[in-house]
Amino acid sequence: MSQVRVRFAPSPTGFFHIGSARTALFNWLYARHTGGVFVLRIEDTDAARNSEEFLRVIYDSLTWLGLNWDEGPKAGTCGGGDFGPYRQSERGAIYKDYVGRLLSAGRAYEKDGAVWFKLLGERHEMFDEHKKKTVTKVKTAPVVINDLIRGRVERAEDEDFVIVRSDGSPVFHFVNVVDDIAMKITHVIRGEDHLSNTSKHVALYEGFGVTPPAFAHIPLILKQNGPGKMSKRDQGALVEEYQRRGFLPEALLNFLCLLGWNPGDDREKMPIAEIIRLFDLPGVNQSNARFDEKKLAHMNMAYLLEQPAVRALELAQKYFGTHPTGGAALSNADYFREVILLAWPKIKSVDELAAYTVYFFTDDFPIDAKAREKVMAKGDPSARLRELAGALETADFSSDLGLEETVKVMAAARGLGFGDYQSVARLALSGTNVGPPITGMMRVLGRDRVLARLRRFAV
RNA sequence: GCCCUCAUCGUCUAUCGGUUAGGACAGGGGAUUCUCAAUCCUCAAAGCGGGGUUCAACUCCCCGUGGGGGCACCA
Repeated sequence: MSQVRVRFAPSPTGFFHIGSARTALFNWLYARHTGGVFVLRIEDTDAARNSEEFLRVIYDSLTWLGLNWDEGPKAGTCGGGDFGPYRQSERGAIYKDYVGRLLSAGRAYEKDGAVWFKLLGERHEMFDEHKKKTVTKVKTAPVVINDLIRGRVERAEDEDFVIVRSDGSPVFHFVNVVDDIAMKITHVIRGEDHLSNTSKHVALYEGFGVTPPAFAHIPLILKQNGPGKMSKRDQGALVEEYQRRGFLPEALLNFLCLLGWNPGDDREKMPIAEIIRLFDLPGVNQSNARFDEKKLAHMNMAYLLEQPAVRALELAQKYFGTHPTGGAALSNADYFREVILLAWPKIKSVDELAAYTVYFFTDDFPIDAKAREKVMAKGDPSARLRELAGALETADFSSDLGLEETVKVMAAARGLGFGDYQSVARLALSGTNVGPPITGMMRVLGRDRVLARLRRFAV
């Protein structure tokens, strides 16, 4: 069999959303699994709704996710190919040519200034109650689609349809099929929302005398709350949002491929190479999947936890680079490094970093009211802070264990334990009752800052 | 309204006629820990309903019901 050619064909009419990303992913996986070609085609025929900004977002998101395209518009190291141009707005001449073929073969005709595709079969007029108008029904032989995921699907078209509008612009169904023919696409992998349209597409292939490609309709992603499929307006629907929040693309990819596909066993977290090896169309589920941000968050954390220090630092720098408090945070590279290494194992996503580490970068950090109330209520917190400050004056701040020893010895001498100092110290040093280990926090903050904050709080 | 499609824990899913119906996320409990996480152990949690087929059905078929999608001179 000849080489697999698949395509991802987004239209830049809005931000790039999670459902599109998964369609792209499944196409990409199939191409990589089979050693085929992944084509990116931009469906920008609707000039009024398209924008260059949204086009940029598509390139950026695909690149960020690592879904590199072999053929398509050039962006970065991706793109090129012998079947261009890959933007539909630049393929007008090709469409004109294909319309001509249909016209001269008697499979299309003009009416009201538009060009219509002509179905084959017995025709009669009738009033359509739903459309509230008289239409010409055509009794056609049903189209049979042997879908790689859903099996045999049968459906009959029963009305001629427009392929070129009266303003001369070709419609989606037409250009989609023409491009798939011209670009020699072998497998059409797309969302189930196109399943009903497929009979129209197959009729078009038949009109051109071309054998249709294999179809594979993947289930849709449903919004996590409420009815219906996920749309661009839904919470967590935009890929660029995850990019901005510092999610790991490999985590998002791993999560996404599990929405509708699985390796056939219990494994969930898998390197992309393994997913490529195992992925195949018959393994894709038939039922829609609901989006679950909690599971995504968990996946992201699992990936975060295993990042080597250099990558953690790189990601943190990138995040703080665009954050308002980034300047203060990044001003001292060594200190920044220590802070990040301390906080990294505790966060679920990179965008928690700023709030989680404020007190490292300013003395003017917020004090959590509830934590304060709780900590200050018992014992004699001010006395504890003064005792702690006294002990730390001569302590060794270079090691967590050394600091722990110092506090324990001092506490024991008073018949107390580490715990009696821990929470009040944490509040004084960070303003909260949660955070990294207190000894590590003290080591990184350093003696001067620690003593100042303990005494400031000990009033 | 018509057409297409889907159906296992709250959610994502395994099972391709014979299992104590398994795993993961979320939730409960516990262990550990200097807090919170993480980690480990543990508990609770599912075959939509009704008919068939079969020695045997979550699994195959039909009918309901429910969900999703499509029915444009949008893509």
